[in-house]
Amino acid sequence: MDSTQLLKGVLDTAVLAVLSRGRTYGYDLVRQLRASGFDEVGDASVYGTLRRLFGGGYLTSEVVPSEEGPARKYYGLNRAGTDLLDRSKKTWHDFAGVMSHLLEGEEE
Amino acid sequence: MDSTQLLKGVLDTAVLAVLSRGRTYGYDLVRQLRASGFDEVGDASVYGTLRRLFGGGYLTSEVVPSEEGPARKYYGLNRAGTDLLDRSKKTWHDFAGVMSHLLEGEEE
DNA sequence: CCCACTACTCCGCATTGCGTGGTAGTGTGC
DNA sequence: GCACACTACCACGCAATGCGGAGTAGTGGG
Repeated sequence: MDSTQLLKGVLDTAVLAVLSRGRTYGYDLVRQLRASGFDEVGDASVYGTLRRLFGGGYLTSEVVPSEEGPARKYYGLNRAGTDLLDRSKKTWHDFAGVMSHLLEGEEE
Repeated sequence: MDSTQLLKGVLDTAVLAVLSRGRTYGYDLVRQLRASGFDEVGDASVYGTLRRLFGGGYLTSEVVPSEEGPARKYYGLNRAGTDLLDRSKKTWHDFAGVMSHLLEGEEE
């Protein structure tokens, strides 16, 4: 099954949600997302999303050298990011409500 | 709020769901979708989706002349369409589950 | 005759996730 | 010391798909 298109517009929200649990860097974020059920997210998609969100002013960013590999770019939510997450949650909720109503409304 | 991207990959399912309530034509489908909560679906998107689904062999199609305007192209689900709807429902359900878990999991 | 409403179609654009491949840094095994 | 693996990030081009705008028709009203 191809849930690729479902991710569109939702990956942002998912990334924000993971970041609301605490700052992390891209590579780890990918792992967390995959562990959460988004089994097949491409890493490039996540990095792209992070760059877009950061560019939009929703994230803080800090490069931290690591002793077990290349430097990590830690991202965190700022006020705008938290607000965006709240709004996205609401949008998602409404949208999901419409969908489930449509999908199950005619069967009971 | 821009739920445009959320629609991606879901409009197919929504169209199939509406069609499972009975055959209709594009123009009416747009009205039903808008009434269901997809307030701002573009008509071109719906027509495009119908063409894609029909091209994929999921729909039946029949042109019926109308006395109050141009001819209507009625679409209905065939076996493949019903199957696709079932699968799409499942995919959506799983996906929605992952999302709600992610969005609300850290708060309780 | 112009306009409004119904009904469908085509074209080009924007967004965004993905695949591929590339650059680095560290550590392991031979 | 070289190949390889793992971590970590990025760039490029592609594909899917929703949208806006414009176009074609048919019917009927002022």
